[in-house]
Amino acid sequence: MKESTVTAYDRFLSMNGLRDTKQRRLIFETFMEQNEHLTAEALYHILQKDLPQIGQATVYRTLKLLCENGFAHELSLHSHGGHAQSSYFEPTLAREHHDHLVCTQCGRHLEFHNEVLETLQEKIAEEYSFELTSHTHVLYGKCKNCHS
Amino acid sequence: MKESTVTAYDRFLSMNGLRDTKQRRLIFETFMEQNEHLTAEALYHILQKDLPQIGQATVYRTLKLLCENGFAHELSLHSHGGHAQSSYFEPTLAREHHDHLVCTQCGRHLEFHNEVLETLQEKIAEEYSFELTSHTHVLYGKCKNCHS
DNA sequence: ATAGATGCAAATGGTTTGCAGCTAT
DNA sequence: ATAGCTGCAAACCATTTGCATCTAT
Repeated sequence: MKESTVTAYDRFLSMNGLRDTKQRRLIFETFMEQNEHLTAEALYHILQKDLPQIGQATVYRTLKLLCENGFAHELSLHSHGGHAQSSYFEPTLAREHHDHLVCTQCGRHLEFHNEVLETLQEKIAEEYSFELTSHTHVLYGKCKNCHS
Repeated sequence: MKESTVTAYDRFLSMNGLRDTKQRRLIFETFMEQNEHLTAEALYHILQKDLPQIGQATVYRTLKLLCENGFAHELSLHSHGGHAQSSYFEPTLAREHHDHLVCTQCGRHLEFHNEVLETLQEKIAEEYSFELTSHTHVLYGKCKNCHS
């Protein structure tokens, strides 16, 4: 049974002694109900529908706080060799852990999860005496539709 | 037996009908003899010792060409949650394929390689009908020295 | 001769920051 | 009352690009 969003928000605030503001609450709630990872800018546009005067800086600041407190993950899914692109963010609560497949042609994103792989990573970290906190694993290639 | 650097350079040129210039040659040779991944700026500083008037743009342009032709890999090793950081580049020839462990505290980078993991990735890609071309796999955590 | 390469400086674009005013406590 | 937040605009910084000049072919 997942923790209710209200409780999670309270926990988020109290973890850092943050104040409860309408911007912060709206960002938290809106972000947490996303099923797909999204960019800070995409989130900003969604938020504007509810609170037109909200600022991008507030969105970035809040996302950063969410990441630092384990409520969000930041992803770099840009195909290397391309130009700078924005990070994606995804809520960690209410979502199983997963990694990504990215099509370098059409940009499509798929998620995958593999337990063997997860275990293997832990073994590798252990081998190097690393205390593993997170990982980035992205497979690049051409998706079904793009390789003729 | 590895291909000699001269031959590789010629191949690099002819693959794209590029001209042989002293900047291009110097960048290619200097980059190819690096054992560690490095940033475009770090490479630029090394190059300046041999060719003080070389421009950053030329370094970036050449690295991009190297990436597009499989002579270099671009890596994003920045610990998420931090600010924008530069990409790292590493030569692909004369180096075995490997992935990275990054210490989020001291920034130390270690390399690892695991065959089971490589095979597993191919299986996953196949499962999703992806034609795999590359991957990014970075494990973040605290290294031996940093976790008390 | 001429298409391509270079270096410079300016532009880009995602993200961060300084600051003056606003608001939760 | 006051420390924390917000929105704005300016600053940042890695990377890219336009352009006039130079150079390999």
